[in-house]
Formats: sequence, structure tokens, C-alpha cells
Amino acid sequence: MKKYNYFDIEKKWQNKWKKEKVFESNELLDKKKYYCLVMLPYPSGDLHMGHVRNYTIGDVVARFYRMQQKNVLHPMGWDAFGLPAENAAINNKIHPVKWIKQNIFRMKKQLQNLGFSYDWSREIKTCDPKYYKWNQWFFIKMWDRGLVFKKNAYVNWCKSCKTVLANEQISDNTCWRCNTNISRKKLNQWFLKITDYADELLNGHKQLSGWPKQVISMQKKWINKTYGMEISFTLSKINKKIKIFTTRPDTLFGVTFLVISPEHDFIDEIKSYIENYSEVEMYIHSNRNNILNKDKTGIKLNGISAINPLTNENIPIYTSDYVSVEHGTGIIMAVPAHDQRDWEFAKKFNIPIKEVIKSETNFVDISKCAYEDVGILINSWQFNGIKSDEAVNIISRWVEKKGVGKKVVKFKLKDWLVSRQRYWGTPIPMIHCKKCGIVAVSEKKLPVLLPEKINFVDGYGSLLQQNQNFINVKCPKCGIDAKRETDTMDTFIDSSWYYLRYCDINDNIVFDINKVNYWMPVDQYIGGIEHACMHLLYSRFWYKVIRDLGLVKHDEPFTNLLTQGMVTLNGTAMSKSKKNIISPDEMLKKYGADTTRLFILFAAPPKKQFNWTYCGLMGCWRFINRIWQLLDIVNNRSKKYVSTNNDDIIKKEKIKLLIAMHKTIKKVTEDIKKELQLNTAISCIMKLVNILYSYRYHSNDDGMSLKVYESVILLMAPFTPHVCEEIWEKLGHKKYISTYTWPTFDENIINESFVELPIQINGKLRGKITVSKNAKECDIKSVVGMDNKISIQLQNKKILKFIYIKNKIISIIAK
RNA sequence: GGGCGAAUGGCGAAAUAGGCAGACGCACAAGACUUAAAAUCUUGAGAUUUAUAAAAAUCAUGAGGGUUCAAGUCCCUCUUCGCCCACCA
Repeated sequence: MKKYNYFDIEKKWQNKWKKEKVFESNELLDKKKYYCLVMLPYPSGDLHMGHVRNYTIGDVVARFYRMQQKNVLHPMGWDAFGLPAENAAINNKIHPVKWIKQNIFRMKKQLQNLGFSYDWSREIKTCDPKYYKWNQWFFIKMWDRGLVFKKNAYVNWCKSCKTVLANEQISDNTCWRCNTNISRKKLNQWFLKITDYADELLNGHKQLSGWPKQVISMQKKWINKTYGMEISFTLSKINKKIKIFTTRPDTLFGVTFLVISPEHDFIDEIKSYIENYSEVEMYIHSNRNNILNKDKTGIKLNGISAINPLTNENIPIYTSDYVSVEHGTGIIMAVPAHDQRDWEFAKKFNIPIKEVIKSETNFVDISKCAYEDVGILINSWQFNGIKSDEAVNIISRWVEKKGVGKKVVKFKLKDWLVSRQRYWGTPIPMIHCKKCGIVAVSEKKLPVLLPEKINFVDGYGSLLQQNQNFINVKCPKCGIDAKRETDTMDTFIDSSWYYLRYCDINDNIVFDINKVNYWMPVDQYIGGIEHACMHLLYSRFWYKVIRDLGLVKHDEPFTNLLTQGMVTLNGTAMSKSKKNIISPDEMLKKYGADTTRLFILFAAPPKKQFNWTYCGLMGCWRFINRIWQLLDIVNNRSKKYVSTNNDDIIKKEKIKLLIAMHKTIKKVTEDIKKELQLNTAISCIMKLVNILYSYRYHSNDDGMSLKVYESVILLMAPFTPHVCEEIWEKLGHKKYISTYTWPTFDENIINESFVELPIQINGKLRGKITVSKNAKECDIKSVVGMDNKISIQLQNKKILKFIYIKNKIISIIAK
């Protein structure tokens, strides 16, 4: 028996597909479109098994719908901006342009070797000026619509390199290059007003029935709409008010101090009143890594205090990093008796703890820990005795009546900080003019090109800031000397709309609206679960903005989403920095693309985490070889397989085989269509091949085995396309299997193995049931494990099926 | 600290809707072919006990309890692991 030569077969078909542009797509109006999108990779240099898994799932989907005669769009591109390229430039003295180019070259080759059915004519690179020009264009459109604003925000700062550090560039609280301790620095930064869309992003989830519940719930928690109150406290000695946010107005009488976030601009505003400001300032700029340090830190603002507007009590003000500037108003009223974090802070700084809610059932010792549950109000003036959950509303109304606060809705979702003090990204197309302020670059002047000549090695501070040619520019409004913005954009912007660019790659306009509206929305999006909140939320936001610009019709970009589980090695995620990458190259060399593809799908269900192992690889290899050998068997070239003249056996086996075939087609079709359960789909085909294999070939076969064999090849085509194309050709077909019609199943043939039987209870006919053919009619009286309850159900509900084993009915399923 | 998810043989995993737990594979064992090995083919197998001509009984889906004629699946309590986020007021 000849072994199958995967190397030649795979090369042959990859070249054919490429040459005849089998996977290039056009807007065909007579066919239903299907947009299958996989998350575009960062070109780090090598494909790892996580990529292989992601893209194989995507390719099976694309190939399946192509065979279902849909007009499929299946594109691929490169998320080419970002920090690693810049780090490579600094460390290895290689220019990001060159580094990215060679990485893409390598990875593209790997993708092509795997036989993915991409339309490469639509390939995009986000670092291409033809692409990022439109980032800038969108940015200006958003600026015009008031969705862009500037605000102070803190960054991690290295004093010695004079540069902003990303989390990735920090190890043990020190700079990756010079080991200097990092500190915090306030910078004026660019933001996008994603919070304007917070409500719509939340409500839009109703349209996303094709998304995993897990992702929806994660996004909901991320946006986190909360109802609370803003209450103004007056600062003693100063004629200023300080606004706090709380969700617990019922605890207003238990407030014993205020806490202001150390990053809050208000501290700057009142610094002349703070007696110990130099100490406070030191605290503000210190690097407080409260993730590792669970101990509460903070400092009292001496010389000022706040007055509770309702009780007129005078209370101290602290600053502490346990209060985030991003949430609420960035200032909280602390109720140590009823909030554990406040309690811990109060204990550390010896602040009084005032109990205002008592549990109705348990005795709670407030000196041991905070009581955060509901209860009865005490020490709360006229509100004593009211249940705390009711008091929330009662006190809210009272506060509003007094005119010192109002009910507000807040989101945890923060506005999107999009500026980066980096070189390798899209330049923000803004100009700073002394006379006119911030002026957008005119659309005609786009793109603002990223200069290529940069000194990476000796560079201090932001690399763009040193490039005088880039910085110096005339103001587009008044013409005087002005300075270009040197911040670049967050790379999440690149990936927020790339799926639209695939629909139409156009040098003159961002995209052709008609083409985009033909292909969008994406029918199936596939990518890692780690993008549940950031990328998948930013994209939704961006799409809604584009909709409001009148460029797209729909509200949501992705109809169905599959978040595939990670591929891990010994339980930890594969990453280049951890040096635990499994590259597909060796497997491709040893077993070929088809086996690699089959194995990664068969090893685990797509949604589940897959801890890497080679176990099972040989099984997939053997399976493909089996299919290959079957080609000879069905062509009756082999004498090895025994034939029998017993017509009865042949007939029985033929029916068995026919039913198995239809069942398999049904199962595989549904597994792919419904839940993308690709591992069980493959199992099912393997089972059918086992039955076909044991089926004794006979001259009376009537082409039965050929018929089953052809359907096996068709079913396998999305998974192992090369070998299937080759067999398909050898079977005498002229058309590509990749575009051939997917097999159909007949429900009647599947049901042929069942019969309908009457149900009798105590001798009376009670209805009919469907049972397997080898079951016998029986009297329910004799049934084990049955009581009156069931017989009552029988009268009310239809009986669909019952389970009949070893001459006993063990159960009835009623519906 | 918060959120989400998971736990089934030696291993990866199946199991519409509560209805024969372990499909399909891996690894393993025996046999066939072979000088031999590999490859391939055939067969076997959750565990334990009894029996060994077949077979039978009991125990088994992280732990403990509950609902049900029937629970991997539903409810309660707990344990462990993974992922995402970071004091969310």
C-alpha cells in the first residue's frame, strides 16, 4: 500500500488554489454572503499553536460555508504597530519597518503552508500609511464630533530615561533598561469619549444572541452601570466644595472621613491650604504598587477638613490609592463601620468608627470588622429604625430636598486613553499652535507620516519628540510656526475597524460604503477569550461611531462570536517572552498540514483551554492514511478485502452503512453550524470510516461504498482540504472540492431505525411511543421503577420516546 | 479583593431535554503478517470482587448533603484549579 505523500499533495493544491484564485471573493448579488473573520495576529515572528488553533477553526468555518454555496469573505492581515517592534529596535538595532517586514514574511509563509483559504488580495498591514491614514481620518472625524478630549492622567515614568514605561517594560518596579525605580508622572493625554456610548454598549448586548454568555457578562461587569448619589461636602476655612460619589446614602450618618484619590487634580487646586503638602506630594509621586502590597497606604491632608452637609460634623480628609480617580468623582465618603476597605483604613490611621446599621438577626462586633449587609438604621436622627435598603431611597430624597446632592448614574467604564508616548504607532494628526490652540491636520494633508529616520539606541524620552523635521510645522489655520503632536495612537484603534478595510481596500476613500454594507456585519468572529473586554468593546464603540458618521448601516459589527480557549503549555499561556512557544513548523515537516489541522481541532473542544500535548497526534495521522487507503478499496483495486455471497448480510450492512452516513452528515453539519463543536464532528466521521472499513466489499455493492466514501471526503474537506482535493480528483471529479456542494442528509432514513409502538397502562391504550426497532410491545404494568405520577403525566403530555433495555422499560421521556 | 469558567478512566475527551456514564482517539495488552523490527490488520479493556465455558455482582463523573422512580446533568454547602480584572465606593 502506497503511503500518502502529503508534501507533494499539499504543495500541489496550495499552488493551484493560489494560481486560480479560488478563495478570492467579490460582491456577488446572486449568492448569500458569509463573512468569516479571525482576529488578526501581531507579527511577532513565529506562529504558535494558539494561532494555528484560531486560524484552523476559522478556516473550517470558511470552507464549510463555501461548500454550503455561500459567498465567503475570509481575509487576513497584520496588527503591525506596537511596542515589541520598538523594543526590538532599541535592543537589536533593527528598524521596526524591517523587523515587521521580515516577521510578516515568515508568518505568512507558515499560514500558507497550513493551507488556509484566505483571500490574500485583501491583506492589510496596520503600519502601512495607506492604512493608518484612515486612523487619523477617523480621529479627526471624532474630534469634530467632540468625541476627543484632553485630560491629565498619570503614567509610569523613568526619571533616568525620561520616558514613559508600559507595564511590560517594568520589572520589580524598576525600568527594564536602567533599573531605576519607576515613579508616577502627570501628563496631558488624549481620550476618546467611549462613555458617551456606555448605555448603548450595554443595551446592544440584547442584539448579541450569537455571543457567548460569558463574554456578555464580562462586558456588563466592565461597563458596570451603577446608581448612586453625588453629595457636596464643604471644606472648612476655604470657600470650596468637594463632591463625593456614593451608592450607600443610607450610611451618611456614619461618615467619619473623606478620601480623595492621590491622582485627583483637586489636590493641586487646594495645595496652598494643605499644611503638609510636601509630604502629600511625595506620596502622590511615589510608586504605590497596591496590587502586590495589600496594606493600606495614605496620608492625612493637614490644615483642611470637610463638613458633612447634613450633620454639620467636621471630619478629616485623607488621600489614599485605594480610591481610584477614574471612578465616581474620585473622592469618597468613608464609612468604616460598613465598608471593609474604609474599616481597614480607619484602623490603621486611628479614625473613629461610627455604627449606623445594626443587623436584625446577628450580633455584629464593629471593632472586629465592617458590617456590609442590610439592617436597621441607628444613630441616624429621624431615620432610626428604618430598614437600610429602604433608607437608601428615603435619605436620597431628603438629601436632594436639602439641595446638597443629587441622584446620578455612573459607569465603571472609563474613557479610552488613546495617546501613547511611543514611536511605533499612528501619529495623532494634531497641531499645537500658540495662537489657535489645538488644530486638526486638514484631511487633504493626511496621512501624517511616521518619520523613518530615528535614533533608537541613544534615544531618550519620546523618540518622535527629538525629530525636529517632524515636530516643526505651520499652523493650518493662521500659518505661524507651530508644533506637531508627538503622541501616537493606542494600537487598539488599529484593530477597532480593520474588518471594514478588508471589505474594500481603497486609496481614495476610507472604504466603499456599498461594499462594506454588502459584507457587514461579520457573520462569525473567532479569537481568544482574552479580548472579551478591551478589543471587543472598543470595536463595538468604534462601529457605532462609524454608524453615526453615516458610513455603515448596522449597530453591531459581529453577529456571532467564538472565543476559543487558550493553548497552554504545562498550564501557562504560550508567549514569546516566556519562551514556551510550540511552533507548528516541526509538525508540518513531519506530518503535513492536514494532520496538524486535524489534530489541533480533535484534541479539545474549541472553547476549552487546551494544555498542549502530542498525545493523539498519531491517531490523526493514521486516520488520514486510512482515508487515503480507502481510495484503493472502493476502487476495488485491492484483493485483500474478503467478499461474501450472503445477500442477507450484505443487505443488513448496507442499511446500517446508509443510516450511519446520513446520521454523520447530520451530526457534522449541525456541530459546525450550531456550536462549532469541531472535535465531536471529527469523532463522528471517524466512526463512519470505521463502519465503512469493516463493511465487506462485494460485487453487489451497487456503488454503496463509493457513495459513502465520497460523502466522507466531502465532510472532511474543511478539516483536511489538501488530501481531500487529491482524492476528489482521483475519484474523477473535475471541480475543486473546496467549492463543491456540501452533502445533505435525509431525516427519514435516519428515523428508519425506529418504530412506533402503542403504550398500554393496565391494559388500556394510552398513546404511542417511538422506540428502537428491536424493542417489543409491552404492558406498562410490568414496568420497573414507575408510579402513578408518570401515568398522570402521560395523559397531559405527549410521549415522545422511551428507553427500552434488556426487556425492561427503565424510563419514559414525556414532553 | 471582585468577576467568569472548569473538575468524568493511565491521558485528550463524549454524553439532545435529568434516562444504558466513558462515544471518538491516545497510550497499553494479546494475536495475525514478518527472519526480525516498524508499519498495517484483528481483538481486548473504568475499578473492585466472585467466576473463568460464558458471565455476574458491587463501586464509580472533585468532596458532602438534597430533590427525583431515575442526577455527570437540577438545588444547597465546601475544596481545588484556570482565566479576566484590580481596592469599583
